[in-house]
Amino acid sequence: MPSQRSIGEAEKLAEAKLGGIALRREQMAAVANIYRAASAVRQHLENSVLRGSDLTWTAFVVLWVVWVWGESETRHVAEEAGISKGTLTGVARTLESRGLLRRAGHPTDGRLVLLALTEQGEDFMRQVFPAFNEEEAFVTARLSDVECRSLADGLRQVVLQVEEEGEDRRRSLLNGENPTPRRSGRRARK
Amino acid sequence: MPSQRSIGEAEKLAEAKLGGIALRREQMAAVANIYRAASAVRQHLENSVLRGSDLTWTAFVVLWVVWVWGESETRHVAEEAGISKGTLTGVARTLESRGLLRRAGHPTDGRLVLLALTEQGEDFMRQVFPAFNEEEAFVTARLSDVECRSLADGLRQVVLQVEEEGEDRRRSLLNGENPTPRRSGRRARK
DNA sequence: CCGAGATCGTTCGGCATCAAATTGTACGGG
DNA sequence: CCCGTACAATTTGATGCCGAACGATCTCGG
Repeated sequence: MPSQRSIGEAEKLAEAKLGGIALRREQMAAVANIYRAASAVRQHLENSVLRGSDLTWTAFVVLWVVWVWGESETRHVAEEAGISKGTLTGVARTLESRGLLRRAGHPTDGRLVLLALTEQGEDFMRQVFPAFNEEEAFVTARLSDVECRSLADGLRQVVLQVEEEGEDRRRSLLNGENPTPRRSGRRARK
Repeated sequence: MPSQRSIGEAEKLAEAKLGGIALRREQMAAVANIYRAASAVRQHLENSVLRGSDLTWTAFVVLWVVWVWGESETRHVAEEAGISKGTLTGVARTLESRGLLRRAGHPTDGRLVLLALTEQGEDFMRQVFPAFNEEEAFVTARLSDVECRSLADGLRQVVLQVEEEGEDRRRSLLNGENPTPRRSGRRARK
């Protein structure tokens, strides 16, 4: 499916829709392609290396984080994996039920929970990670090492921008008004 | 949170974990950052421009696709939005319930369903899209126009690689064996 | 000690998500 | 016409996903 043509056309159509109002084309194309690429990569990996063990991308990332960082507190894992702590609770439960992850209370601080791989989890990662990395190489096969590095650099700038200035930006956009609560999400009990 | 340091450190830790086994560093960093950037951008947009109208990223993308392409068949919308048609059914239902989207049967082919914006949906997009584009510019603010373009080009290569060669690749990875069915998903009735 | 705040992980509600199964429609050949 | 095949969208089941509410625990000042 020639999605690239689509993006180009869609841009023009959008510009027409807006009747000549200024449009940040490059920025729009960059964002659109970031998301498109992320979906494509995730889908490819879930349907290749991860399929056999029936793990989702997120579950694998969590496993990966705990693997490389060693036993860690959940909030650090969530932060590093890029998911909310609420989500991590569920993912960790799934992983625990498959015998790959172990959870333990912190020895001195009763609020904390520590996550670590089980022996089976370690074996799993030793076996699967090389295959995963192989597919990372596959999806980027059209780029040279230098191009990969430059791509990563560009993306890092985006991540940094949002991480360092996103919160201020969002505050100033609302200016003053308190943020609308989400339609979904837990309600007060009373 | 200095996530960049994390990525760099994690790479080294992973290499140590694998005991000197060849690791495609650049490729790994590129993929990791694609996903990280995509999450950051999505999160920022959902919590800024989309928050007021309580729309998810996906819902907005669907709206956007229908807006720029005009009344369209669902499978094209799903393809363009990068979601499965099953997901689209649900998202379209949500959007319909908010009065932004309208669904209609195809005049001559009874299998098809056409999606179009309602008048309210048109108004919404005219009003919200400029703000959305403004935030796309915000998240990419650390990149010049040229860098944005080059970033988009690199990402396009990734998308193309997966779209054009992903299926073959996945087939050859399984070589012969039929793909493990997902744990989730519908079961045969009998 | 003790109570106010801060901080943790978990629970909860409402959507999103995928792939396979299913239902409904179209269309060509016999 | 009828049947089989092809293709559309929807349903289904299990999980992911977020953010707000929650209950448990820590910390520090008095």
